[in-house]
Amino acid sequence: MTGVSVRVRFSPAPTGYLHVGGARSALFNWLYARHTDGTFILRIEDTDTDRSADHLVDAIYDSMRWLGMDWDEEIRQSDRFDQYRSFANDLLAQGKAYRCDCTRDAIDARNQAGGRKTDAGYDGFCRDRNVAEGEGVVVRFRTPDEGVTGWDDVIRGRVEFDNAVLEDFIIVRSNGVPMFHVANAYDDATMGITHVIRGEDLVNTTPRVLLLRQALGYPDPPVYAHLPLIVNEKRQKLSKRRDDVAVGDYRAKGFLPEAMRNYLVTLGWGPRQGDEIAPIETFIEQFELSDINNSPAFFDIKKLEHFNGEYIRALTAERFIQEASNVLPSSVPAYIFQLFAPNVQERLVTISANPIHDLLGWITGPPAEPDVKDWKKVMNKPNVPAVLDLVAERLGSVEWNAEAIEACVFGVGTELGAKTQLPVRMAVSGARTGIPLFEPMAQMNRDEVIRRIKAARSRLDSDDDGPA
RNA sequence: GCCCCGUUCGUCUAGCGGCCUAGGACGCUGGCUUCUCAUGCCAGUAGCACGGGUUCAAAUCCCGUACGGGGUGCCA
Repeated sequence: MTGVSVRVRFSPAPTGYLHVGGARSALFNWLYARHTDGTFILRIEDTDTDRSADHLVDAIYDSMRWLGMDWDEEIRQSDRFDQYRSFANDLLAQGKAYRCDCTRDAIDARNQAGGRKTDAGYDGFCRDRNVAEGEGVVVRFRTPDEGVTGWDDVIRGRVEFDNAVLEDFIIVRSNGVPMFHVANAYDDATMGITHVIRGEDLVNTTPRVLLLRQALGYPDPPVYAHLPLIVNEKRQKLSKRRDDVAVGDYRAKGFLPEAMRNYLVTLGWGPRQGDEIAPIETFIEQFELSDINNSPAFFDIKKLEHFNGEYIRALTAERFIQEASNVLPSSVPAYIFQLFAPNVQERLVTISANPIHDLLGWITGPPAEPDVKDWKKVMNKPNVPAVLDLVAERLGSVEWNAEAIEACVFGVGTELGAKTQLPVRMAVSGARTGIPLFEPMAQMNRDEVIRRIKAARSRLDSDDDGPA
């Protein structure tokens, strides 16, 4: 920050779709880069060749773009295996690393025999054995036996590990592919990364990277900022298996990217003053790493929905129609949707087919099958049969427009001293709630409206318990 | 087990030693507006995990306890 331009990176492993935790990490890196006029780099960490897949890289691109996060540079670690290998060979040549042919079973057995826990980690058995290259042989980094490795975390303060508890970890797999630590240390150093902003689940790997970096000859580490985790209702780290967290899923469910992005910003960080729903430019301006808090945040879908509703209502009419048109249910003709779009826009939590169908499907399609409780609540009133009878009759001769229909329905109400809008709504739409009634009614065929009212009326006669 | 981290309303957060009888937001409850619902507006609800210090003064600093989480792979 002092003169040197900020360079940050988001480094996803393409072993699954981008999930909200990753998206939040990406977002904080992006915000910081934009805040400082720095460089935001996308680094695909695909050193695990068995689990990485190209289509998953594409999915990450998609989700990043959808959320409006543009990157300035990109590298893919699988393109740099040679560099990592030569780095590892240097360490080997300098005696800072060594080959090891121990199997997991052999290590466990020695730990057990030595009175240590079986999961105590590697015991350094091969340090001086001069193991030759061969089948099943890995390269391990020789960690110091004494001293501490630590750093000043922007979010967490001083974090230190005793080197004695750090085992000699593997830096090159037996198949010759370097481990992510190596790539991580090498890339951060050679790419001139100034700030590492990532999830707290990575703190334990930091001392390894720091040690590797020193061995590489890059003594000045970047600034680390370990983000609090995003957790589920059980306060556990969000998991791709257990929790529904893929960014693409939220997109498919009808969440707006602006809403998602805005909500993600509030997880672990908040504007010191001002509204928590604000244009991203506001957040870019205010964002500081030191303001990120350090306790886990629950991913609250209810609050996300609220944000989404706010963003939907803030959409221009044109954009709302455009977004919704992509998901219109077959029960809703485009002209009906266009006519009532403002009424729909105000009522949606997500832009998706089902709620739109519920709001508009009955106008050109059949009415909904009423909810029993709602039906009783509205229809089991003394005056309802009379109301329905009279409205059905009067509607036969009224001028067919919204104003006249409204006057007719309320006129009957005044005459009979009863509420008329709700029973008519129930009869015509099949629901107790919905958009204003009379405009849609005017769009319908007069005979159909009357037929529905009469049907409801006879339903009242045939059973006292309402709809089956 | 070992290592690391965390703990402000149910939830997300503000708070950086006095402005805190702890502020905002979501949720929930009630009211107003209204052709129902929704929107909008108003009001209410509820929190500094616990125990010791330090200080004239602590939600804020230190120590401990409890509880929670993360890591502990030839995954990242």
